[in-house]
Amino acid sequence: MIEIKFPDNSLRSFKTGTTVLEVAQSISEGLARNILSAKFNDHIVETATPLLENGNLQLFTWNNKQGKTAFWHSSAHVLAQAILALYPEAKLTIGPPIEKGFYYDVDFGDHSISEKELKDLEKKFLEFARQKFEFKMRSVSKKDALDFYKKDKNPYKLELIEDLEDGSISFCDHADFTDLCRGGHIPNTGFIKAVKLLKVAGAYWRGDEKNKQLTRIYGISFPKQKELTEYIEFLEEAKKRDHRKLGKELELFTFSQRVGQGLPLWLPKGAALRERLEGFLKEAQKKAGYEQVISPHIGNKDLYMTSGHYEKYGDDSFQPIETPAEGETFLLKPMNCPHHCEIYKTKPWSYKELPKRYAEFGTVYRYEQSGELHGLTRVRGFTQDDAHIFCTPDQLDQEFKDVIDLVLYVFNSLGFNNFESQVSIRDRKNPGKYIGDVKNWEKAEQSIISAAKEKNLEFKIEEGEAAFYGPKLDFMVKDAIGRKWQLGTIQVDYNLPERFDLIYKGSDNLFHRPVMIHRAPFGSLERFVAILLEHTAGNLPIWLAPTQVNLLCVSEKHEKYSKKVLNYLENHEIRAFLDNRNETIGKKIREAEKSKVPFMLIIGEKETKMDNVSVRKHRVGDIGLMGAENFVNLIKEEISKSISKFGS
RNA sequence: GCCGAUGUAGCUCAGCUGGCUAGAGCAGCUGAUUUGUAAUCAGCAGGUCGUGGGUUCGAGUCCCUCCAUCGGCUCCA
Repeated sequence: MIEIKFPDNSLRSFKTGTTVLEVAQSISEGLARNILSAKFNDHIVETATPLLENGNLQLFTWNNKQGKTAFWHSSAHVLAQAILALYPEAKLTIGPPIEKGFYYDVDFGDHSISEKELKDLEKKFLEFARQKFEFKMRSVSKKDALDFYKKDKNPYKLELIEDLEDGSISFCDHADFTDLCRGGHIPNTGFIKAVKLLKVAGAYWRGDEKNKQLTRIYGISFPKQKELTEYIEFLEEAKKRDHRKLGKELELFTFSQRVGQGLPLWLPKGAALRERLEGFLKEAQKKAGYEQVISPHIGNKDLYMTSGHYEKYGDDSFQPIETPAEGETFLLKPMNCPHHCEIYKTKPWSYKELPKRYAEFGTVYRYEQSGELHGLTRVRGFTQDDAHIFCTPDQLDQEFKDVIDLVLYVFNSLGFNNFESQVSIRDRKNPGKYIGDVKNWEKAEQSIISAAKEKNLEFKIEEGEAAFYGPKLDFMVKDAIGRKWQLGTIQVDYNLPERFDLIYKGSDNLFHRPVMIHRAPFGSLERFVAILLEHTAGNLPIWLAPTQVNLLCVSEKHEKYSKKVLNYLENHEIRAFLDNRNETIGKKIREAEKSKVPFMLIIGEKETKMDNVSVRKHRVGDIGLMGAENFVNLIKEEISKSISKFGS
């Protein structure tokens, strides 16, 4: 007999060799029908795995993350089976489950798969799935494993097996299909009732662009057809929230081929939105002791030689700007920090004057690879809400924590509650990627981790994600379809103060090196606006809305009174617009709703006579008749509710 | 940059296997209408079919080049 402990801490005995599925059956038939995978003593096991010792057992269904992982992992096997059935010459490589679905990377040789062929693969997939093939794991020796794939002439699997330890290698069989596999499957293929192969993409073998490019087929599968339908609907809905679509519809920004790829043009409404965001942050920064500075868009090459940016970015950036003077070279600035270092250097500083906090909405230019460009989230010219804090080593912890507060204030004010934070540290195995000495890196990494802990952030640590000059704390937010984007960032830097020979006079009357913090709560205005649009589906908080009130007059006769109301609103600093076109009231309402204006005032015969306005709220409808004064109070309250003040 | 897809009027899209002067709705302009909570009616105008080249009697449609856009290229049996 063995003792099995369940997550609720209950303990039950079973006969040695009882399978996971039998354990589930002993709990309930329903559970047994739905169980997909399990974890036994911290190892993922199959439902058919016999339990041979005492231990902790967790059962997973579709409702658990682990259940989905097993489901999609198994789906990747079926996809591979379907691929080989239709393309016997294809060489399989890897096929893992991902956050939403799974993929398989395949070498199709000279054949290139088009998206049309995915339909045939889907058909084959379902044909196999319906046959309820069981997934069976078996251990193989390294030699047998190698022989199997030598016969198969698959260099990729051979490479994978070469890196594995003999004794730890296993295969998974279902039907007549075999794959190198670590395990973690659903009981049989019959659980997969619906599949959609979403797209084909190129992906390099082992993620290295020096390697051969493989064809990656992405898919997602579900235990019920209905869930697939819902997923496809979700994707359709998400398309409506796409900031590129909303930007066009709401006339916020555009792109022009003639201006160039990745170079956004801000339209009047978009520019006004940006200004409002800038004003909001400037106000908070002023309270937090920042000073605004302004620096030019280009800088002498020497500046970037000193900072180290030239060395790092030289080839991958916009190419140098030559002048008529012999040997004089400028660069478009890829970052604001070197300029701010020079601002710091204009005069000698005493420790009593630190920290200095220089802020600038600084526009920078980076030559991103053309395939990387994406709406406003990845562009070649963008404006950072940048600031650099120069402080003494003693002040670093407090300054860093204050910056975290500022970033959290920005995120909370704009409703980004589902952000992830990430501490990015250097890749210890690849020191050549970074500038500066190891001791300083150690110090900086420790400061960040302790500050994040003290601020109770739930963060994860990512090795190798640091900036080349220092480690950082990043705040990531997802877009409408779940892609993660880095917004806010805070970085500790001991290197630039060194390179620029920045100093201050300490209380000991000796010169010391300040520490620098780079920080940008928005990250960039472009990306921030993009994510804000996707989060709000274009229904911006009222303090940011380009137009807050549309006045809609029913006919020409009411224009005079409407203008009086408009004037009244404008005197109260409300952004109002009068729609006095010769159109029906129905049409004016429809258009105001479509352009997502928070409030509409309908002004006709009744209102003119009674000196009132009829208020209609966006997405809500008619909320009644009131005097203009009452309306101003109402909207002012809504506006002040929609924004919070820093430090209060 | 690489893989795959897409590119027709300001916007959203139709145009079958190549065949008469390339269509529609919305937006625009003109006129009528003076309107009550998500589209009033009529008329007009608007396109070198992304670019350059090729195949063909004939190309929006087929082939190649370039440009731009979209989805991937991080998730490692």
